[in-house]
Amino acid sequence: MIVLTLPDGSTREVPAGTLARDVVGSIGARLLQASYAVAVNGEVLDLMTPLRASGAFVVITDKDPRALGVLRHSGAHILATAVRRLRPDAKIGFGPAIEDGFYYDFEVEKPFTPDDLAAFEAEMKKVIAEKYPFVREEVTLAQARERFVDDPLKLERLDDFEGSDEVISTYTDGPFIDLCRGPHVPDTSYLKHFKLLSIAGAYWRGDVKRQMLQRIYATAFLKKDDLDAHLHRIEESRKRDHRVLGKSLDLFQLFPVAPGAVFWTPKGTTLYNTLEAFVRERQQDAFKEIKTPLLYNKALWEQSGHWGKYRENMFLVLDNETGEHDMSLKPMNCPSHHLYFASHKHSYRDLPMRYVTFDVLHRNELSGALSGLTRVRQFAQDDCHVYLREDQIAAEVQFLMTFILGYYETFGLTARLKFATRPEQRIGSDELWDRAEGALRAALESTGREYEMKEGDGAFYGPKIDFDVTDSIGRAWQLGTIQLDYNAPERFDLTYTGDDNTAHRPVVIHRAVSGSFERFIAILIEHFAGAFPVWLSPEQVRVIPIASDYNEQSEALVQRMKALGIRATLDARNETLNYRIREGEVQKVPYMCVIGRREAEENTVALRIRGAGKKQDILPVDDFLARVTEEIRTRALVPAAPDASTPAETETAS
RNA sequence: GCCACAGUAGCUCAGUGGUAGAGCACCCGAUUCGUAAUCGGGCGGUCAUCGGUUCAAUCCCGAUCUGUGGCUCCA
Repeated sequence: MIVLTLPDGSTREVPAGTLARDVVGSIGARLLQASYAVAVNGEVLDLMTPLRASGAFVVITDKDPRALGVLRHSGAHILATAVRRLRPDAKIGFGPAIEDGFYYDFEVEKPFTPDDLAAFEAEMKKVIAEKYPFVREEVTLAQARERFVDDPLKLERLDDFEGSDEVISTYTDGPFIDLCRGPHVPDTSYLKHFKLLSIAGAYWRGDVKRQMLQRIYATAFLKKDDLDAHLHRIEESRKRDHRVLGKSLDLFQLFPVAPGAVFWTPKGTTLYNTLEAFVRERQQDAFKEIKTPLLYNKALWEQSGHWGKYRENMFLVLDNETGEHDMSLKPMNCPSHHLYFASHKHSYRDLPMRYVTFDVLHRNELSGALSGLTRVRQFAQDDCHVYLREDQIAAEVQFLMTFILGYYETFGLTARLKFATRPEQRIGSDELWDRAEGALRAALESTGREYEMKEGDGAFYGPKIDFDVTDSIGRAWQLGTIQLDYNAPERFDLTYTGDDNTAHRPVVIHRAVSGSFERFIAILIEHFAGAFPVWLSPEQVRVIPIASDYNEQSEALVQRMKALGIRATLDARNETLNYRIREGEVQKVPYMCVIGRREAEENTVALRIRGAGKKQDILPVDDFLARVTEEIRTRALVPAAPDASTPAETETAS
């Protein structure tokens, strides 16, 4: 007999070998209907599993977040079942549940087409209707090899089990059998709300040197509403895609003759400069900005270690005199800063020394990796290197973290911290890494903030703290970073003079806040759906005279705003008021001032706030100017981004 | 770089083996308007580039470039 303890503390005593579903059924028939799996001592098991151990027993219903993972994994098998029926030649790879759904990888002679996708989805519905049970079997390695004799990818996977005592299990649903650890839902009919999303290429086992498989992405949910909401979310993020908004709001362009390099329009340049000015303002006291060369001899990269580890990502430049590609555009600012620090003597009293640089960087990214503003070949960072004594690390990390988090807060972005440790590809001794990781971790702990671990994800020269920022629709982006570096000081022979009048080795911290301006702007565009707070808006106020009689007053108002530093424009075109209002809304101008007879006579403005519709405030010009000036000065998050359901969002921007 | 898909006017897109069309934008004219598209007229394209098949190619085929979804990588 075994004893199962339910969440309410009650216990059930059943013979060993009783099926999980019978235990669930004995608790309640309705409960059995609503259950997807069970968990015994935290391990998720099929309902068909014979129970052999006593312990905590939890029924996994749709209230349990683990139910969705089980369902999606079963969905992957159902997908493979359908694909195998229509394309018997397809060899199966892996098919896991992922964050938003599931995928399955296939090796096929002829790649799948979008038409295939529709056919597979239809076939899946048949498999679901047939209500095949998922049957688990435990087999020996030899038996498994027998069963998957026609599936080379599975055979390769089975090789990993050689000499291991791990249990090998297979799952069968109707005609399809897969090598799988499980667990699964009881039968195929459990999958009700799903959608196949896309076809993509994926290397077998993620290895560039291996063959390309065809991956089918799909999503599935327990409830129809959840699926609909998810599909709606996909649609929403498509609408706020920075590449789409960048075009309709006229912020930037990309030309085929300059792949991966951004052409900023006047409005985009204003946005960019406003951001940069903000960073400069925040850094004016404790940091020293320097401008440094873009092109360097390879000697610098040999010293920094980039020539060996990073050269394939660098744009090499031909030196006509030597006939060699022994010059390179800089892919990062670090060596420039080290060069400068090393060029003169420093006292321990002057540390920490913080250099910042906004120079243009070039990285030769794979052509297929380029995407809008988020992945480019030419970009700029708000890059900072801090040179400090080892005893200053904790205080400096706290200082930088406060700086970075305060910056994000201005935009209404929240950040999660990740601590990343030594990667496989690295320079420096293990002793040095032990010291660096220990010091950075201690500094991080001293802030009292929560953080996650990212083992093996550090920079090749040191461990780091990454700042993952969550935007307004819940997507995470890695932006800022604090990286501790004991290697560069050695390589560049950096020193400072201590109070004992001898040379000491400083430590270097690499810090970026925005990541890159390009990518940060992409995130801001999507975060605000193009409706920037007034301080960031390229155009802050648009003045619209109702008729040409009021052009003069309107022009005077614009001039007055410009004198106050407000980015104001006049729209006195010979178009209807409705037309011009609509255009201002589509362009997401935060404030529109309508000037007619009443306003001209009373020296007021009829203020239309972006996204607020017909509702308008009539207020004295002076009050309006004071309000806008104050909002800009405080970088207030106003006016709020309009709800995505406003007409401006559903109509095509002109 | 690899796999798949795409490229038609400034933008969004339709279309055909017999050298192209809409809406918006832009220009001109009328209209002087009270909060999301006034009306009329006009301008505008080597159908991404190069090559092939064909009597004939924007359309079929191939290569190249660029973009998109992924893989890999990463700010």
